[in-house]
Amino acid sequence: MSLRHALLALLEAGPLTGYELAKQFDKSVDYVWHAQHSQIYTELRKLESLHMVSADEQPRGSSATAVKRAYRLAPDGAAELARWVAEIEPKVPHRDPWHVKSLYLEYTSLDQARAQLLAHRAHWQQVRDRYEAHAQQIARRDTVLIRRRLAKAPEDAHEAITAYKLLTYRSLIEHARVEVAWADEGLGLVERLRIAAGRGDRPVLPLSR
Amino acid sequence: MSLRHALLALLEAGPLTGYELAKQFDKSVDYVWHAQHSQIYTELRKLESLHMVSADEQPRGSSATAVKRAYRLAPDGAAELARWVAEIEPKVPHRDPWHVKSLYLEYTSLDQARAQLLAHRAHWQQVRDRYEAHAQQIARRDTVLIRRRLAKAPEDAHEAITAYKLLTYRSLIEHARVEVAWADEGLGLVERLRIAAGRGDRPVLPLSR
DNA sequence: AGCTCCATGTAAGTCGTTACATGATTCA
DNA sequence: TGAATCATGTAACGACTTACATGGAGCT
Repeated sequence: MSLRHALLALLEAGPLTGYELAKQFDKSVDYVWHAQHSQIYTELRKLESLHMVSADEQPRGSSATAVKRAYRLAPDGAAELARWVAEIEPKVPHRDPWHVKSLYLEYTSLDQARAQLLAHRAHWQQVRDRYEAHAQQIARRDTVLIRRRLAKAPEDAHEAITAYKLLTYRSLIEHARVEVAWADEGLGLVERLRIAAGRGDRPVLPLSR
Repeated sequence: MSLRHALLALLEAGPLTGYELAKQFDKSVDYVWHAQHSQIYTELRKLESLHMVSADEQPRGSSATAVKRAYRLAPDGAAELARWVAEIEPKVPHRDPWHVKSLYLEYTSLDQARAQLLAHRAHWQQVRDRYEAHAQQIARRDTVLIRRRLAKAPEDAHEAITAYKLLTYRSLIEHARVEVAWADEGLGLVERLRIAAGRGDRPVLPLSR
């Protein structure tokens, strides 16, 4: 249900068409909850049928056939958003394909394990940069969404609105930092194993027998 | 496909019945990839139909009706396992319901935000303890699975087998540690906001208007 | 004339969840 | 006799993915 509540939260900042919403989504929530545009459109229709958002069909261009739909948060949606933020949800079980693989790297060669760790490191380095750039945008209050939120919120809420977002991104940045440091630790391990083994081109524990 | 490969990796340590496998799963892989027993049984049947595992039906107890099925890794499964460990998979997009909520804590009261963070802290503290206990078991080479693996593996692979698992658990432990520290940071933020606001029982940014 | 962006979806399929269903064995 | 554990599933549903489909608008 995270997608649902993310959409409600985005619309709380003001009405948006499906497409605009999807684009704002990609530049904000997508960092913590990825979704395809096709899924966003589907969920918006569902939210509409539940009366949590209302849609306003608008003509698009000059032709009479093409339309776009502007969505706005409905009272039921606002109530659901408030309920959800207050609710303490059970934590979702950990589930990470990489961690299951790193558990069993002995089934491949040290060379390949090293390649895995280098890819891991590069990925998180990149992710960290993106998080950091976005966090700075928020700190500068320099995104469309943040500006809209602050414009319609009372002055005394501005600090909390940005602080919670920055807090969240600090968590993500820290997580990315830890992944990079951990990859380095893993690379160190592989090098030690390589010295002990003398070579690194064969599976440490061969599977075909 | 992580469940699939985790099951193959478990069976590589030796044959197991579905039930035994599910129990070993809960005590090992489940830390990084949760699955229900019902799903494990289903996946084992699928793996059998793909010839990646073979099943040996055994009578159970004295009656003729009750049976259990012992699974073992088949050559196709071993090949698939080797292929998967070497493969560098695209990283899955980040997706965490808590992070989407922490982005929008302004829609609830400071009291409730504090309760959320306390629950978060308690959860990760507990998770960290479990990870640490398990990591120590592995370091002592004191689990059924590790003993089986080491027993059938050549001596020169023992170090890598345990080291990769410990490396993985260090990542998990570090992650849990970071979550706890971050919750404390969040609690500090909430206290500062409370001092500024004077009270904490009302939504910082009310949604009903 | 063709490319990029705007704009909205459908369809099929996979993975996972939740709840249910059934029956045997072991031990207090 | 009843509880815990052993043992194996099915059914319905929900969330998400991948691929496909369609067409307008604006610019070069």
